[in-house]
Amino acid sequence: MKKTRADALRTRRQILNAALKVFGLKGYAATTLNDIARQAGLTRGAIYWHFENKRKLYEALLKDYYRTIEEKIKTEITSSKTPLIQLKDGIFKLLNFFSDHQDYRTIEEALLGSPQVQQELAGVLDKQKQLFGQIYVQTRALIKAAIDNGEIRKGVDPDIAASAIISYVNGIKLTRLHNPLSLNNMVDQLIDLMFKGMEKGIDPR
Amino acid sequence: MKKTRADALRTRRQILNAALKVFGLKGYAATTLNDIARQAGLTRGAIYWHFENKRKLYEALLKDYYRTIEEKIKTEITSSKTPLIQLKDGIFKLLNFFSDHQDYRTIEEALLGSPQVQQELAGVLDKQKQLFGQIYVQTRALIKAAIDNGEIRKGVDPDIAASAIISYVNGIKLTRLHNPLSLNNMVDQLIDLMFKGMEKGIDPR
DNA sequence: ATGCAAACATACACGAATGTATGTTTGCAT
DNA sequence: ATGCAAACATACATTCGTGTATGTTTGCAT
Repeated sequence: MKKTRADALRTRRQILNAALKVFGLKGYAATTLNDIARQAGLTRGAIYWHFENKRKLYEALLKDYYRTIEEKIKTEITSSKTPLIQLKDGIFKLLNFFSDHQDYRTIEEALLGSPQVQQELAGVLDKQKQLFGQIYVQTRALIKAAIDNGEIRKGVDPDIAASAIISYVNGIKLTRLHNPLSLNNMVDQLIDLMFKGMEKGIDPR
Repeated sequence: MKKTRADALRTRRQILNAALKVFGLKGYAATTLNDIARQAGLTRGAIYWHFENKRKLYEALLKDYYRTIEEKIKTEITSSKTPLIQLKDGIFKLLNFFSDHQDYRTIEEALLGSPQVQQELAGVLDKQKQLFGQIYVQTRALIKAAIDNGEIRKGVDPDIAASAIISYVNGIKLTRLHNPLSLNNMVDQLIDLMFKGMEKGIDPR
């Protein structure tokens, strides 16, 4: 039952996809390697050949996730529009990414949700904090640029605004995790509403 | 080793408190009844006498939580201030409640985080949706009242604003769950920033 | 052709957690 | 006083998941 190298990589993918699906349904702690194996149409033997254990398998999933997200963010940011447009676009792309790729729900839940799970996965925590910090820095930089650019009024504190935006986006993600359809056509209006508190050219009366 | 009725109720409390603490540290799936028993200075026998099993114990915790929150909300809302003040006050009280009562972190995580865990606890899901719906309705009503009152400008859609506020508050909760100290002195400014997008009397320029 | 190792499947050993059965103490009604 | 049941602790059986050891097939280098 030896397969070619390409075949092996394909079954590795199968395992990762199956893990993504099952983790999404039952959560990290509740899913057994047997669940994943059955979902993948394999046995636990295959899993243990490709990964050390359940934790390493999960970490591999996270690695994938981080790479994808980081690429997303970088390509979105390097656009040539104005800072405020860049920021808004980035948020939209990010939010749409999660509604499109339902499979990544699992990971998002794990990252948004319980910090306890990540205690077990301490190794990945650094990477996560690093990514979060990176997002924070980029967001604040864009806000500063937008202030200098005159798109956001001078009185806005970049730190507070960045924290607000990140919390807000995570809150929206969370709402959609619990009820994927709830905010479907609202997202752009939700973002606009938040930015109305910061933008310059708008007279709220 | 029979105790008086009052004593029994006290040990029941001990168990609930211990469960709250341990669930908060390790998460629902990862905590064993032995952990809880040890934390309470008892044995699993005591737990099984007071509760059917782990799930029912957790549900009892949720019941407690819901009662507490519902009371909080009701007493905060029936204040006599203006609608917008009521809304802001309610949000502050809610956010402060969670930073004060660290023990309820667990429950909050379970409710905010992974929907998967609640599949196992299907019975409580209804109660949760009901509570969430209730919060949504009350929020929207207060926004409408604030519009009629002239505190929020006419152009704001109450549905969108309510969704925005709830997502925002949940996002802030989430951020503080992951890093309890991060937004410590910002919260009021965060809320203000959001409301600046809605309020009437403010000239953003 | 053939021998080795990759790529799994199967089998087994072990611990951990659950649920239940049973034992033990003691408050309280009679 | 005494018998019953509340309020637990202790002991045991059973299940379940993990990790590992072993078996099996087969692509590929020689």
